[in-house]
Amino acid sequence: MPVERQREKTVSSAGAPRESTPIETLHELVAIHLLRTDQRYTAGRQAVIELLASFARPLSISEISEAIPDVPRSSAYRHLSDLERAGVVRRIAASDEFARFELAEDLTHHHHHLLCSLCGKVIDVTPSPAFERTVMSMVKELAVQQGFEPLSHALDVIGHCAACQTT
Amino acid sequence: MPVERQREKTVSSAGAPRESTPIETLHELVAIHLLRTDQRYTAGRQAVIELLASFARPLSISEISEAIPDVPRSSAYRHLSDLERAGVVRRIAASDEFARFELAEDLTHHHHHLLCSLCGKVIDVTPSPAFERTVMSMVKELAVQQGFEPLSHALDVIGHCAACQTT
DNA sequence: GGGTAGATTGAGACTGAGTCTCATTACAAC
DNA sequence: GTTGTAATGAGACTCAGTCTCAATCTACCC
Repeated sequence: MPVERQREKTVSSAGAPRESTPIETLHELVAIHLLRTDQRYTAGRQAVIELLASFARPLSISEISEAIPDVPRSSAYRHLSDLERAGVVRRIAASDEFARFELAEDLTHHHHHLLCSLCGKVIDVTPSPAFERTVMSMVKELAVQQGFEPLSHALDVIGHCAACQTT
Repeated sequence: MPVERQREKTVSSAGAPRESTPIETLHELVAIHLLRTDQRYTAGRQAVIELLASFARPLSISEISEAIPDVPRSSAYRHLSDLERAGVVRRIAASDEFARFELAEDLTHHHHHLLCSLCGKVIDVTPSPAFERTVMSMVKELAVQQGFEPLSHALDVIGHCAACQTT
């Protein structure tokens, strides 16, 4: 019996608009970050940022390409890596084979991810400050033992999303 | 000024032998897991398991291929995905573009990862039971709000390893 | 305005991790 | 031994992601 490996590419919507940072402020912040690394905040980059800001979850490159088809794929990749270098975009490796991108936590808020191992969906969740304090102190303790300098952390919960539980 | 993207493939050693499970017991456990999914525990699969068991960190496919060159790459991939399906191997997406593989926690012990954002090295760290209890209860709380069924979790600490701090 | 240097872009070739196919081999059961 | 199924090796293939290069834009200076 051949095993069908999961190759689902479509990520079900659940993309509620983010309300946290107003878009003008966001653009200003990004521009500042780019300036620091001697980069301009061009139309293509703005389009990428605006798209990422409008979704409350990380987007894959296919979703980005579909949403802004006038930005070529190679440019989209370049924008994303430039923006990542400037510290305004974060690349996350999900449970499937596709990289996903989201605004850096500096521009939004610190959060973690729920990864559905069946459909590949990624859901953002915000931890309580108390939880974060605990995590950060423990992370520090773990890291220091290995001479490791911790800069950030990511807590991913793997499981089944609501939609996949019903099917 | 062109930006040199990090394309380091070599992962510095730090592969201390694991002492936890004796290799015979390990093989028996793996065999049982495979039997459950109607698979045999053949020589190629044993070689992969033995290799993963002998390192205290996740291995990339290149490392696996180099270590057991008589197992073709396509077979190695197949073994790994068969073993993953049987629940004895876990695939982890590191901070770089390369998937890495390690024995599932059922066969070793629950642990988390320190990911070096400079060289891509992955270090295993074992959390204290108290820490894990806290994490698990919070994970459950976060997940349940979204109707998400948590099965496991992964805490990755991103930062700079000892070696990269000195260079 | 024109000139210049450097950043940015689009198009498309290229790379390589990972997958798939298919003929062959190994093994279990009868 | 035969038969059916699982496992394997070789290599073609796919496609996410990268790289190159010529063209274009922009800031800045004269």
